[in-house]
This record gives sequence, C-alpha cells and structure tokens, in this order.
Amino acid sequence: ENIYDRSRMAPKTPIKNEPIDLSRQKGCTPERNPITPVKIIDRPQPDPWTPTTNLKILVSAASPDMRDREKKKELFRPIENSEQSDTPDLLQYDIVDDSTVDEFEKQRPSRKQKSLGLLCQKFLARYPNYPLSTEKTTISLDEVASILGVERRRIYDIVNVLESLQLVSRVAKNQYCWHGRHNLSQTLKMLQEAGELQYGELMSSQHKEQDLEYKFGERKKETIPDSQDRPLLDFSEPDCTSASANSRKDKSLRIMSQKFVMLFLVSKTKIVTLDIAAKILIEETQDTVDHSKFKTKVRRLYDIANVLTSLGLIKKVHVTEERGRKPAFKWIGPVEFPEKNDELREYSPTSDPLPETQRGACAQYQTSATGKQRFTRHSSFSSAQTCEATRRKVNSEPNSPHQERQDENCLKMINLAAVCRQKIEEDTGSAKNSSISLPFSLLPVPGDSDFCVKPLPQAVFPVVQADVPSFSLPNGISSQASHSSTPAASKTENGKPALVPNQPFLCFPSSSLFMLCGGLQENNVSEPLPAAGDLANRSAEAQAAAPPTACQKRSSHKCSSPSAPADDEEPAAKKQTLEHSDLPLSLVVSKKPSESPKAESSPGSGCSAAVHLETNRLDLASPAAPEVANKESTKPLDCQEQEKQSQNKDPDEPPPGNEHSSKENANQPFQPQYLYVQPTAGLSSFNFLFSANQAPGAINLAANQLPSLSVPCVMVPSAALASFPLVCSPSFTSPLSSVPDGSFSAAASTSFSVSSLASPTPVFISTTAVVTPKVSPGPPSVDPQQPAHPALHLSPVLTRSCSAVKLDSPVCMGHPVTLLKLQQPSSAPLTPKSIRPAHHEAFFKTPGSLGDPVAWKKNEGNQTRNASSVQRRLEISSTSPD
DNA sequence: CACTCCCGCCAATTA
DNA sequence: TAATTGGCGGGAGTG
Repeated sequence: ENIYDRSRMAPKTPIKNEPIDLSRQKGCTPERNPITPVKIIDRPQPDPWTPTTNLKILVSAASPDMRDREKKKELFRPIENSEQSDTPDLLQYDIVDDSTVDEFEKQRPSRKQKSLGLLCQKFLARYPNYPLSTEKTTISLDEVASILGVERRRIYDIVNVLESLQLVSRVAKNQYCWHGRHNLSQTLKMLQEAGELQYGELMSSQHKEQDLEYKFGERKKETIPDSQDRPLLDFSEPDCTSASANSRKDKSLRIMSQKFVMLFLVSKTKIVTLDIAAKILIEETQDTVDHSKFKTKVRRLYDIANVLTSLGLIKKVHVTEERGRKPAFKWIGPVEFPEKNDELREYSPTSDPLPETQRGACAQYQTSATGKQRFTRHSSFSSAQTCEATRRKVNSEPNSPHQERQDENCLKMINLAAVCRQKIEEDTGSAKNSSISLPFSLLPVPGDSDFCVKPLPQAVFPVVQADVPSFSLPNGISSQASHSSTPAASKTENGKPALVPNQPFLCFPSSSLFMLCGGLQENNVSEPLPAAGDLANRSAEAQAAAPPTACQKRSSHKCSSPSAPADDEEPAAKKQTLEHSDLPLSLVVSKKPSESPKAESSPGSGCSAAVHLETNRLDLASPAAPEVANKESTKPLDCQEQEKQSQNKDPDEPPPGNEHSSKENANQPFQPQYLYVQPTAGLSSFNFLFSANQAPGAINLAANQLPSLSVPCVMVPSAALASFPLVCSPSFTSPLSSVPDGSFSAAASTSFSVSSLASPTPVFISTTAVVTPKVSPGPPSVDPQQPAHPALHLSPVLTRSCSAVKLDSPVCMGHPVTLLKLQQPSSAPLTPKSIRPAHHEAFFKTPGSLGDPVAWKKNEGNQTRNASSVQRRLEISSTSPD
C-alpha cells in the first residue's frame, strides 16, 4: 500500500517522510524549502516506512508535508537521475547529489510538490554551481521541462529569475546557457549598487531610524513610489548574436526579480516583506496601485521568492511588527560580493588565467575582485546615491521592447566591460589588442543638439564575443582575449580605441550608468580642448582609431588610482576602486546635450572596458554589445589617444603584466577618455563612463600596455547624471602625473556629487578643475583634490585606479574627453531619439539625486510618466550630501 | 479565512 | 504564421 501511495501520492499514506535532509544539502544550496517552511510535524524521522509508522502518521494527521515529500521524491528522482547526468563538474559541493536532491525535493505535499521552489531546486540540481569556466552548459528549455516534468511555462519562471541574477543567460531560443554562480557575487554587487542608488536613501533612513525591514518597507513604499527601473542590471544575455533574443521585454519577472534582490541588498536587516516589495514594485510599474495589481505582484513575488529561496539567497520569515505578522523574506545569501569572488576563486583556483572561456571570464573578473572587503564603498555610494534612475524610455517610444533590452544589454555590457577591463588590465594591459576594451567605439560628438556625442559610425562594441572570454584570463591572457576577440569590434580591435583627441567635453544623455574611466596614460595627449566641434571630429576620428584596447578587462585596477596602489592584483585594485570611489576620473555626463553636446573624451588611458555584464559570455563584446549599443545607450568614446596607447608601449609591462603595466603606465600622463554607456535598459540607475584614454602620441604606451592600464571607471548613478547635462572635461593636469588621482578625483568628485547634480544644470567636470555648479557635496569625505580618494560617490564600479594617470591637459576642459558609445558591431545605428537629450531627461530623472525628492516627483509627473515609474520610486533624495 | 501560488489562458514577440 | 516567451489572474491547496 505504501508503495502504492507513494507513487500516487495518496494523501494519506505518508509513507515515510523522508527525512528530509534538507537541512543539509550539500553545499551551497540553500535550503530547499522553498518558501514555506514546512515543518515536519510528525516525525522528522526518516524512516517511516514501517507500517506502524504509517499509521501513526496517518493518524496524526497525516501531515501533508510528509506526503508531499514523498511525492516529491518521486517526482524528483526521476528527474534527478536524468539531471545528474549533466553536471559534469559538480565538483563542488554545490551540486546536488541525487540523494540530496531527492531529499530536498521531498518536502511538500501535493501542491507543494509542484511548487516553483521545488522545481527550481530540481532545476538547479542539474547544474553545477560553479561550472568550469571552460565548459559551457547549455540548457534546453524543452529538455528541462520534460525532465522535470513540468510545463515550459514554469521553466520560464525559473529561468527568468535566474537570468536576472545572471546564473543563466539566453543563448537562443529554447536555449539558455548555464553560468552558475560565478558571477553571482558580481551580479549581486551590481544590484546592490543599483539598489543603493535607487533605494539607498530609504535604506539610510532606515538605518537611521532603525531598521526593520518593515519600516524599511514602508518607507519605500511611501517614499518610493515607483521605481522602475528597467532592467537594472540586466545581464541577461548579451547575446550577441541575436539581439532579437533579448528583446522581449524583460519586464516583469526579470526586473522584478532584480529589484527584489536589490531591496534585500539594500536593506539593513535584509528582510523584506512581500507586501512592501510588491508595493515598491508596483509603483514602479504603475502609478496606480490597483489592488488587483498588487495581488498580481504578490503572486509574482512569490514566484520569484521561491526561486530565490531555492538558490539559497533568501528564506521565508515572518516579520512581526506593529501591525502584526507579515510574511517576509530574509536575505541569507552573501552580503559582500567580494567575498563571493573569493568563492569563485576557490573553486577555480587559477582563476586568473582562464583562458578564454567566455563566461569564465566573467566569473573571473569577479574573482579578480577578490574579495576584499572592498566594497565598502557602498556606503559611500549610498550617500551619493540617490537614486533613481529611472529611465524610461521615454518618449515616444511606446514600447520598444527591443530597445529596452538593448538597453539592458548595454548595461550589461557595461558591466561586463568593466569587468573585462579589469581583467584586461590585469592581464596586461595589452588590452589593446584585445580590444576588448573597446567594445565601444568612440563617439564623436556630434554636437547635436541632442547629444553631445554621436555614435560612431561603427561602433563597436567590440569584440565582444570572443573577447569576453578572454577576460577571464587575468594574466597574460589578455592577449588571448584579444584574439578571440572579436572582429566585431571593428576599430577597436585594432587595438586602438579611438579616441577623440580633442574633445573636451562629454555630454551624456542621461543614461543610467556611467562608468568613467580615467585613462591615464598618456598624458601627453592632453590636448587642450579644442573646440567642441573639433573635438567632435576628432573624436570621431579617434574613434576610428580607437581601439579596443580600452577595454581591458581588468585594467582597471589601476585605473582607479593611478598612482595608487593598484598594485595588487586586481582584486585589490578593484576594491580600491570601488571602495575608493575615488575615481580619478573625471567625467560627467549630462543629459542635455542640447547645448553643448559634445562629448568628448580625452584621451586617456585606455581603459577599456570590456564590458559585459552578463556572465554569459561576454557578449558584450561582441554582438551583444552592438545591440546595446544600438540603442543609443552606449556610446563609447575613446580618446584618440588610445591609439597611441596601443602603440605605446610600455616597456614595462608586457601585456601580461597586468597591473603592473598599468601602473607603469601611470607614469605617463594620460588623458582620460571615457566611454559613455547609455543607460538604457538595464541599469537605470547607472551610467558608465569608461575612460579610454590613451594618449595619442606622446605618451604612448604600448597599446597593449596601456590598455592594461586600467582606467578608473566611475559609475555614476544615472539619476544623478540623468538630469543634468554634464559636460566633462577631462582635462587633467599633466602635472598630475604624480598625482593623477587627485586630479581625477577632483573630477570625480564633482561628478559624483550626484545629489548636487540634481539640478538640471549641466555640469562640467574637468579633471583638474571642475566647474560644476554644484558639485561638491556628494562625497563626503572626498576632496576633490585628494588624490587618494577621489571619492566619487558614484560607485565606481569597476574602476581601478589607474596607475598613473596623467593628464596633460590643463585644467579645464582642455582635455578632450572622448565619449564612446557602444555600438553594436553591426553598426547599429543609434537612433536619434535615443540621442535626444530631452528624452533623456525625461527618462532619467534622477530625482533623488537631485536633491529634492519632491521635486523629483514632480518631475515625474510632469515629465512623463515614462520615467516616472522608475524614477519615482526613488524618492530618495539625495541623502548623501548632507 | 488568509496566505500561497499553481495553472494555464492568451498576448506579445520571435523565428 | 507558428512558435516561443511570458504577463496575468482565477481560483485551489494549505494551514
């Protein structure tokens, strides 16, 4: 009978409840209990099979749990079996064994058996948490669905959430690529940063007050009406190839999932109640808060929560507050990203050198990040932050899912780029070749009213494709990267980023994120700012020239602080960068191009950023990039110099010499170049600028080397930027050489003061001198001048200090900054629209950043709702400045 | 009854 | 047009 039951699930017979060993799952995995913690009431014991037992059980009430478990087991088992086969690596703990799986599975009863959480566990059990970088695991939706015995629809639910965390990426129809948790920490970090921007304020306030999630939640609700961000960070896949793939709107689930995670990351308590989350999310999405919508959101959140629970990132808890007890979820995943990196490393010792694997690469960088605590910066961040970012598409575009995606992609790319850069840097700096960096081509600044920048004809995200992988390699690898790299990146590949020589300013449309990198190398280059127009032109040229280098993956370390110590390896560097927040960079972005839209970048060190957000392959580089690029979002600017850089040579460092090289490079002055990535999709909040500087001739570092240099990158909350048109002048003082950082920092500081930015006024940032209307505040501690910490409040994402960045240029705008826009290889054209500032503004409201929340909101209303939703939510006023 | 959240219709997007 | 994705909400299972 028992048997029968089991198979069947008869409700009554509880066969045995398995012991659910859940408790211990192997490694990583989280508990299996998805959601509801079911307790096994009756008997925890495992062996139930005795008749007696059964009876007892039955009698006792036949707790459903037991049944469920059994049933589940059944279900799972089969699945498991099949599943297991896949995982090759499993090595680590993470994976589940059969046995484990089974047990996990067992938990719930009927309905529960089918729960998404369980399903997700099964799903996860099939793949190693940390797959070898080299190998790529592809997931066939159909296959999985059949194996797991569920409908595809369910798989989508799981995959979408996983995708939001970059555990998987879509490769093609029905095909997803399993990345495992390698990038998880990085992803979480990004989400945290993004979350801080968006919700940071809330958090802070909470902190002040106290905390409680619940409060937190409330606040959020209230304060943040909506937030919407689009795809915060989306990593989904960059996919290169088909942008199409991406396209779907990644609306809700993905975004919702990211936001949800962000809430946890931002929350002090790490506990978020469903209702709060739902409200926040709703707001984002819609203004009206329907009850029905609320319900729907909650449903979705349950779905997400189930998956996250399966991932072991959260667990269900109840928050008892004043009002009573509410269901909530607590974050039990890693809080510090860096750490994660470590993990990665752990499992992949060599981390660095991964050869090529694409994704591996990604993961790797993470590693590079190495866990250091680094991220402290967050705090700084937070202060700065403000949030919001919202960006919406604004305008007319009704939907353009594509764009969104692209945007997202862009973001992703950006992220990736950063990572890549770092890596690259590490690698060698050789980056140039790798071009990874360059995924972006420079944008010439058009002068357009809309933007400052224009997309280059070819843009480029360079290389994405192959490149990405390269990132992985820390060491000498870079070269590899380059190889692989992509052709796509046309110019860049050359290794030279195109830099725009003279352009002094950069204007960015508000994009969500900017990463700024201060390249530094060549300073010589610093050219005084040419007229804008000139600059633009040049820039264009530069672009052409511009090589890929920029991106070196890792190069960044150095970037951030030029002289600084980038020393260590990447990790350190990264940390620094991040932490420091100091970015040496200057840059800024502004939305309104109208006026002076010109972006330029000075030559800088080439930072190249390789971006790729996703874990996946890096798509960034390649195709993916383009996609993103297309959208407007990214425009890379490069400095002309890059070429030089490429040329350069720095003797010192061989390509491989990652860090070092960069440092070395540092010696030379550089002008900074930046890449601007549009905010588009994903990250609403952030904008990235990459600096690609390369000094044009004078300096020259070997291209390779330079690239390696990492340029400091800065992430600026888009919000901050968004509103403002910013102009950056990368001028650096060459003198800086010694203290490049300082210069940058100054700039950085300016830029960062996001809050300050709030005002729509455009900001100028010059490396040396910044002219910003308001600037300062943001970073508390930062002195602009201080070399050490530039304190960009922005989160410097990947930035690294550049080793030496020196800019020749005189202070003010003199130095040209180049903007880079990412484009797709394909040359995705940017739409003019995208370009438009106005829209941007609308999109981005970064109200929070602005300072007045209220105003912010108003804006929302006024502006468009477009932005609104997203933006709104972040009511966060800029706290930091205070 | 409230909380969860499965199920699957069906629209949006792709291929 | 067919297929793939995925939003969405009814309504059922659980406690």
